[in-house]
Amino acid sequence: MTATTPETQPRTAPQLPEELVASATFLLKRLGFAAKERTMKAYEGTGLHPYHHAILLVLDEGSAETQGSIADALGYDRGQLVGLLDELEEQRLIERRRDPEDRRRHLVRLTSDGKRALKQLRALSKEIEKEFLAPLDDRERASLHALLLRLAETHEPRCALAARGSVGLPASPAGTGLALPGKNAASG
Amino acid sequence: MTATTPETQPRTAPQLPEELVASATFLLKRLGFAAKERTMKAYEGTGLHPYHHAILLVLDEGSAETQGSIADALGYDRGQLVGLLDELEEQRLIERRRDPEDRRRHLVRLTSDGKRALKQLRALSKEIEKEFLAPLDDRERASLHALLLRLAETHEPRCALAARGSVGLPASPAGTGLALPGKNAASG
DNA sequence: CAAAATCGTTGAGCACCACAATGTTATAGC
DNA sequence: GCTATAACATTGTGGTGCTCAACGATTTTG
Repeated sequence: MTATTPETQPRTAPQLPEELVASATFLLKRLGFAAKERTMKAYEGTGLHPYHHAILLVLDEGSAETQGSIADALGYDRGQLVGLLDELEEQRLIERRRDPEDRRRHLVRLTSDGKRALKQLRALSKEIEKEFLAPLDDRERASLHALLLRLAETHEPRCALAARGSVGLPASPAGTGLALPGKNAASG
Repeated sequence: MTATTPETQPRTAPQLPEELVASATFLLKRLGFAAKERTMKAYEGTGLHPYHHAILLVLDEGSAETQGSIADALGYDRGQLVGLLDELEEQRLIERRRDPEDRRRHLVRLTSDGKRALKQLRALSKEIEKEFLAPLDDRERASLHALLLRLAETHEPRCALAARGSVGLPASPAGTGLALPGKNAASG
């Protein structure tokens, strides 16, 4: 550099070491971070965080209704969840009330405002996904998703589709691509 | 659900909403985080952070020698880099000395201890990569890497291989798979 | 009826990262 | 040659996000 800088140095755009770029794990980390950043920026205008979106999705799916089950489903800390639900409640997107059958619990429900908000968030996250995957064509996107899912089944057991209905099967909905529902890119 | 919980509830393993699992962006975020966690845990025993590994790689590659260029190459904050270099210097893995041609700068160099350490770190990260990608066969790993690289070229410009030698070209080194050098999974 | 466990809540602590000073040295303008 | 401006490494500070340990209320267990 000081005196011996050869011509192969694109002084304009510094580059990562080849070994890092050659590592899928490294790319995964960097891209995960980039996706998170991009998503958060996109959510800014909504007054909501991707976390909020994920919570609304769980509620809409009806797979969890108590705070504990929501936290477990998403892998959130229960203490963290409290604040998130507070914010959702402030905006009247959810309702909390005591479970009459077990008065320690809170039953959480989506309000009609919440359902409306969810519809918008779905559109937003669909756009984000579309933009983020723009460099890939439909076929490649399906391929990428399938590969990531395989990894996720191992490293993020919550993704395991053992008892699932019929999502992301071997023969993925590749062709359709953007025709799918709302594909979120929400919570980290 | 309080009373009407159907049998489709795998009360044992809470699951993420389908829409999230169906999103490649979401999986990317989760897997990126999982990879980071896994990597950090693996590095614990070394007394070094993946960040340190990335720095050593840059130095070994010889593409950057001043602190500013190192920071730029990796996308680190310069303030953050100072502490990392301090730690590397404590362990005698690098040397810092003033640039005689520009006494504002520090020239950073790998010591022989640093090269030895780097060799070990390469082996470690190779193992991590192998373990993390275990669910995929060689062909799938190559495919995944190629797809991630395509995304990275857009969302992490530092990965762009415009002026590179011959790494991960369109016709990726797929078949070889594990035959590649040391593939790091280091810094986030 | 007492002890232990569960649930939601609160608060403290910690790591991380971006950002703005500071002191030193080099470059540009006159 | 002298002054003003910019670049470099360093230090310090603030905000953010997350983990973890109490706590009160309630249920379950023995």
